[in-house]
Amino acid sequence: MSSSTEPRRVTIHDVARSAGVSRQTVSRALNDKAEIDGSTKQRVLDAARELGYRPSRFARGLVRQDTTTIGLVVPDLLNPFFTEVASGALQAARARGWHVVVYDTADDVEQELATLRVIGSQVDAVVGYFSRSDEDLDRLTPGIPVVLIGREPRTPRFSGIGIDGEEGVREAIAHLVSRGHRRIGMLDHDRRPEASIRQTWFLRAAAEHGLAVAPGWIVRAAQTVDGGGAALASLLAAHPDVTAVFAFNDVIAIGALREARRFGLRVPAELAVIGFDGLALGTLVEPELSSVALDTRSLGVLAVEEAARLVTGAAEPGRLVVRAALHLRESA
Amino acid sequence: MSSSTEPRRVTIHDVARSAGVSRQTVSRALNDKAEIDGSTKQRVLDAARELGYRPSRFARGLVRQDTTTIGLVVPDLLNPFFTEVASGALQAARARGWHVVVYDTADDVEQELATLRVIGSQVDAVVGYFSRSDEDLDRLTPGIPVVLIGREPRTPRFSGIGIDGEEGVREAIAHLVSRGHRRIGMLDHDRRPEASIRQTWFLRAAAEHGLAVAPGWIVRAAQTVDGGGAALASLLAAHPDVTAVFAFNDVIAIGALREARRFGLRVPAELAVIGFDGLALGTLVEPELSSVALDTRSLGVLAVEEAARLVTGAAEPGRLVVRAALHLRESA
DNA sequence: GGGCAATCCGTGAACGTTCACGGGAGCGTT
DNA sequence: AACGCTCCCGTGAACGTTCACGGATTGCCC
Repeated sequence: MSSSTEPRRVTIHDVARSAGVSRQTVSRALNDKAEIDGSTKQRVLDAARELGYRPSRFARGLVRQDTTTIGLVVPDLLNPFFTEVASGALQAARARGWHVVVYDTADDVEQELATLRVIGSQVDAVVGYFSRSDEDLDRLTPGIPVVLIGREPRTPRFSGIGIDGEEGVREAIAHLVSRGHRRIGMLDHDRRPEASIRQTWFLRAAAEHGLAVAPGWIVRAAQTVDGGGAALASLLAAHPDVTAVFAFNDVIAIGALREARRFGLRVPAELAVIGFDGLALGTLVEPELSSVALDTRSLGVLAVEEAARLVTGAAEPGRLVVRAALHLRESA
Repeated sequence: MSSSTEPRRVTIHDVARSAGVSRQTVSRALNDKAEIDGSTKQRVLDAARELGYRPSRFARGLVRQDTTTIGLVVPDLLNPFFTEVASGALQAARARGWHVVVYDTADDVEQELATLRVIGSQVDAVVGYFSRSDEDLDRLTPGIPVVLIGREPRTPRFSGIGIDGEEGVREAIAHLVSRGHRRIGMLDHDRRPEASIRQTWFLRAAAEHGLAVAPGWIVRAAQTVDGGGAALASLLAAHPDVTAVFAFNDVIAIGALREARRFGLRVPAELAVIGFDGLALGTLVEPELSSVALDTRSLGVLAVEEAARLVTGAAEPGRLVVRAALHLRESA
């Protein structure tokens, strides 16, 4: 009676012994290679199945270095924006035969840290959204290509896929002004202490039209539908004379839409709403959401392609940009 | 001048030589282990950074067999249902320290096939949605644990996370009947030739109330918002006297909602709509969607936990069930 | 029957890392 | 002075697979 120790993995050697052949022959049978007789091949296959043999992806990967895997880090997969980006990334990866490991950090700094710690030894490149500083990122991902999405990398160490929405925001404000709006508020995000670049664009566009934007007209919102609703509520409570709002993104804007409805405000008649991102979700709500839209999926596609460029070492860390443009629907 | 051949990977040996120590010392420095002097550690770390050294995950994985990775296969990540399932799966995997590589097969048989072909040599277990028969699956995933979500495995070879919505559908029909509806249609899916189990539940519940369901009242819909809209349109065109519809899922139901609005039908006054799944998305539309709801995220969680059971070899292939119950909102 | 392909199969080495073990240097104690 | 302990560090082996090469067998032709 053998000691009941750890059940030791069944290896290619076991299969070889069981089938009465050598390792190499087993390898040939399993990988559909030539130089093997049909009957022995079948015998090997049977033996493998019999023993429940599964090749070790590590040993295989060690000797033939073909499979590449990238890590995709998102703060919240339930947020449809990140879903669309992820979808694009998956598509681009599939086109290259790459594998994508997805990490949802649940918008939590600790989990992001834990992910970064472990990701370095698991993937060939990292793509996604991070809240930590470039310095921290550099320290946590030693030597690994990193592509930041939607954020300006300040270090040449990283690549980035940028979003140029300045012109789109300008269009949005111009449209609101043309409809007679003079008091336009904004629902910015509340992730980081400083104002978003989109707020800068907003203020700049407003200034171009000679619009004053009172500080109280800009409120912070959590990046959820509920967060957007709450933000609009607090904005309207303090400044009921605001007639239009521009939101940091569509999720927040949709929350505002819902809150306006509960408030009894008619959109766009009594309150105009414009979002950012151009999510597919925006066409499902009532009224359909106007938005400074960008091709979210291509954001993911470009990120993966940039990662490919870095992994093959072909090019300098680059920087690509996705442009956003106003898509007018019903909400403004 | 050296020949410009393949730039050969920089290995732990190179770092060792460069720092004037042995492999083992390098390993100690990189993995924060004891038995190493502070100054040499720093010297090694510097050398590693200097050379751009990155440890091979394959070599590392080969010797210490700790990291486990599972594959998650979904037909369409943009479909919010699968997003919610994926989110749950990611959360459960994180809790175990597992990695999840996600494959979006784009609802395409060929891509699903390609995925299955390659997935076997990449992961320790597979979880998700598949359209192929159990026999095909068995052949394509030799020896690997597989957990089917939302589908009955017919073979003990697989585990499955099932959905029990019979009681929930019964509640839904009972509610519609109590509101006076007698002509209730259904928008089923069109993925597979045979009728869905949800349709069976629907017909059974209708029969219990003595309701006749004309064959023409059941139409197939693609699993998209547009598909749901188109299906409702064709249903109403042929049978304008239908006063309520039950949809295979929320995505289809939301399409129906939008189509009804475009049709000028008031919901629920002139047409009642009930979906299935209970997606968060249902609370964003107007009117909010009533649905036979289930905990979609726990669907993913349970699938991963079941996979864990199989990987550790602790238990028989099991079968867990998630119950669905009617969540009444505004659309019915 | 010798030569020569063609076909099939096995043996060492390599991939890059960690584990188990052993050993030397330095310092204090008896 | 011998011993023992602590602190560092290095050497062989192992993980499980594929690659490059060489060898054995068979069949065919002249």
